[in-house]
Amino acid sequence: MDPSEYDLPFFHRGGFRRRTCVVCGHAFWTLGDHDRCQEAPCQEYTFVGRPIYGRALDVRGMRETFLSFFERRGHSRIRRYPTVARWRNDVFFTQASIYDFQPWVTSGAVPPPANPLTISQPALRFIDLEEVGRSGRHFTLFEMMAHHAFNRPDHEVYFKDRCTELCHELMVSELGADPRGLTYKEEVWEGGGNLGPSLSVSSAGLEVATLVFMEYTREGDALKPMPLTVVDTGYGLERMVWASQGTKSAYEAVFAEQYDELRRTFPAREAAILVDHARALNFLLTDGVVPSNSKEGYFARLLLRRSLRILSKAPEAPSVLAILDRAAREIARDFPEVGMHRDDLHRVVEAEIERYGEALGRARQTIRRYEERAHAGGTAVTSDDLLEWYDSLGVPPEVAVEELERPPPIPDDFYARVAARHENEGPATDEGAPAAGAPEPPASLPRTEVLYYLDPYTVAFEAHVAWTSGPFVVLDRTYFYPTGGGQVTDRGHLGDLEVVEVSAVGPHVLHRLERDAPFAVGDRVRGRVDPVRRTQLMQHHTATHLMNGALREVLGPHVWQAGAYKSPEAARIDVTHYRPLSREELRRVDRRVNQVVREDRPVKSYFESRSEAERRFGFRLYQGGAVPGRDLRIVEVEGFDVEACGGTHCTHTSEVGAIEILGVERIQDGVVRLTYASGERALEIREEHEEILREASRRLGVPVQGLPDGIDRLLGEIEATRRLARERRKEDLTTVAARLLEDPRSTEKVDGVTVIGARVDLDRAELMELSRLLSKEAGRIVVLVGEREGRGTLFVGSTAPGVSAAAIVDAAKPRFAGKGGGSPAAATAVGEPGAPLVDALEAARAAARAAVAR
RNA sequence: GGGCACGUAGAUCAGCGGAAGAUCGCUGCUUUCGCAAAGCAGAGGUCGGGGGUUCAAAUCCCCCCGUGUCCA
Repeated sequence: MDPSEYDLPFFHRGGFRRRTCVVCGHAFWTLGDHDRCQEAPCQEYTFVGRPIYGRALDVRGMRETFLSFFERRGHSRIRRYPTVARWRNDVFFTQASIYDFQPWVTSGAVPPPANPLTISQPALRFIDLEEVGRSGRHFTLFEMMAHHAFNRPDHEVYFKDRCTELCHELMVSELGADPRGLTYKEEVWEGGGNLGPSLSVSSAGLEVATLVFMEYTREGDALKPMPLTVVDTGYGLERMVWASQGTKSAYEAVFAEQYDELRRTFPAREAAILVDHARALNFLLTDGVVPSNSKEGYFARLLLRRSLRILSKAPEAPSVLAILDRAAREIARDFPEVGMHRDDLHRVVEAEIERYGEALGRARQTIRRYEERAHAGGTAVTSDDLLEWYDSLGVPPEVAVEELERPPPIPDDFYARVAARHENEGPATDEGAPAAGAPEPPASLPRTEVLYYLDPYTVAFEAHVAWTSGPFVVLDRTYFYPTGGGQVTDRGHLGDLEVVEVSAVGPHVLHRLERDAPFAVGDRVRGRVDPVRRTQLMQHHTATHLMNGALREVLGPHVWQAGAYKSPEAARIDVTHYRPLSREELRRVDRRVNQVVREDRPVKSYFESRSEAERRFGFRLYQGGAVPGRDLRIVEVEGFDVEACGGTHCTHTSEVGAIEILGVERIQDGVVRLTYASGERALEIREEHEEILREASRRLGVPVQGLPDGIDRLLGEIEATRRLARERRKEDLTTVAARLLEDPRSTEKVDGVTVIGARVDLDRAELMELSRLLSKEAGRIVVLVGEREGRGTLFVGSTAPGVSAAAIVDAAKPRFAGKGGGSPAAATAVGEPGAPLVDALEAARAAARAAVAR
């Protein structure tokens, strides 16, 4: 990055000097006379016992100081976004404040909620998990305080110079830091194809903030200026609190009494992990993460199980629920949504505790058995076994060792070796890239005016062509709803041509026609949306909100939408829940949802300012993930469900007609999917089901009401018939066996051994059964041949001591080009088609006689 | 989303190329006033589903489905 990027007028005005760190070689700006950049590891912490700031602040105090400082300087305060980044498919969690505005705001597709704005955003970084409690400054969840500005060519808010000035003013004037102690180190930030200069702000060895200026797009080696530049700052709330108090580690300063209490029972590291995890879990669970074995849920499980493991070491320690409660009370002072559903959260956690107990119980048993077998086999349990058990059974090595009589040592690098096992795995794919093939209209093109929000029932309209490319058309205004929010595309006609797909590309609505568009820019065209399809989509979308509301009522507030899909044929919703739905729960959901349909409640769709909507409805709004923008589109089913949603909806619940639940499945640990249909489709499906029942009843010859009993009777009959056939066959075979034993041509005695040989044309399984009947007693050799479908089978069974059936088969099989083998007790061979079966029989009998005689 | 493990009798599991097993539970009988217990006898299996290899597959290979677990 060019040094001039960092050469800010503010630095010159303030008398800063540019220096080079003697340790890391980075350039930095300072008023002091350091030769080091003041960042670890170049500089050790010097603030412990000697706070950086003029006054000691706790978390609340520091947050409020920061936010109100920026409010006084023209920034709007924005409430936090959820910690689960449902609106993105490249990450699970909100890892920084700027995540709230990616990709829509940062790309310019949607205006920011306010500009400039300030926020304190809880952020999760699982990459730091191992550092928690060790480094003294890492947290799984921390609050990133920020001031952001989004600059458009026509509207410049502020950029590098003002940003740095504000930061310095905050540190020095507001917080009372020694201006000579601060350094601004030059760095380069890069991410998501964008990059720009950044300054990391440090004091006394601690990096407290980073100021990032997103300015360029990388195209190969060339840098292209972005149309929208972004001020992306990040101030570590916990670090600043720590620096203001100068305590030994950040945990004392941040977690205060709860940390001190746990310190009475646990070593520093474990106490820190417990409080850290409790805070992170409270946010995660509040935001709708249910512990599970994959995706977001796994991280909640990881935190919970780690906590449980630590707690299990100290019987006198409080329960994990008590620790979570304690942390929730603290958090709720500033984030009231946390702790609002205590009982439900307890149920979720208890379900996970129970599952962990079951998993460990099963695993313990497996381990014990494994050790027994190993000892019986003269081997011992190895350290690799411990690794294997952790990986596939989830048994922590300490637990495994407890369980073993002769435990192997736990390798020092245990978890590194676990990581090594996962090294050569396939790449973690992140699909969901924008639809290929669709061209991008020029950015200069005015935003498409969307009319479907004005009136979702209007389907015919006129508009002007704004842009075309092949089969793609952008109009100045449209009633066509593009694929989005899980609602599939509208279809219909533009002029005489069919519209096959509609998609939103940035601020434009792109219509794809069945073939190349015969329109010129400026042409007036008539549009007509397929009304049947649209109606069905609206019904399914509204039905989905009703399902969401009913599921939350019936199952509890931990239910969050984890995905949804609405097509004309059916709709489905995935929700977070920790166990399969019972039939009773399902019945209650069905009844409730249809009750709300019948109640004919108004469904109001309107735009409202974000802050007002959040104040009135809270966080529940973001069922489909965070929605960017200053104003939110609210879809409110009166008194039942409110969501921020961009879809097209009915205006009264009765328009949904009826909701027919088609299926429930567990699509993933912790996520349940319900499929249903509404409106006309519900009726169609109901008719189909009735027809199936009528047809089944006709074929079975019983009335519909009698179907279950009829099927039971039928199954009973099948069972009885099967048993009868089995018995009959056994009887037949017993008769055959008796006849063979009496027949001197087939049965002979040789040295006290009975040798039975015969040709009976049965298949292999039957030959085996017959042989078994003939050789119930010891001292018998049975040689049977049979032919089925042209191929001969030889079966030999032996209960004569020292006589191997396999050897007899081996001796006889060349006689009929047979292939086969077996055990000393039983052996078989199958010959070539047409091979002399009787020769094989005689050869086998001869071999049997010879074997006895020997 | 990926790695690994697992899916066999009602339950818990063994068997890992040659004639489907153990323990508990269940049924009946013996014993007992009755129960528990013990002894004897018995019922109970499409070896998760579908393909393939083989003379032969619960067993080996492939693909699904389900469960658990670890990792992102």
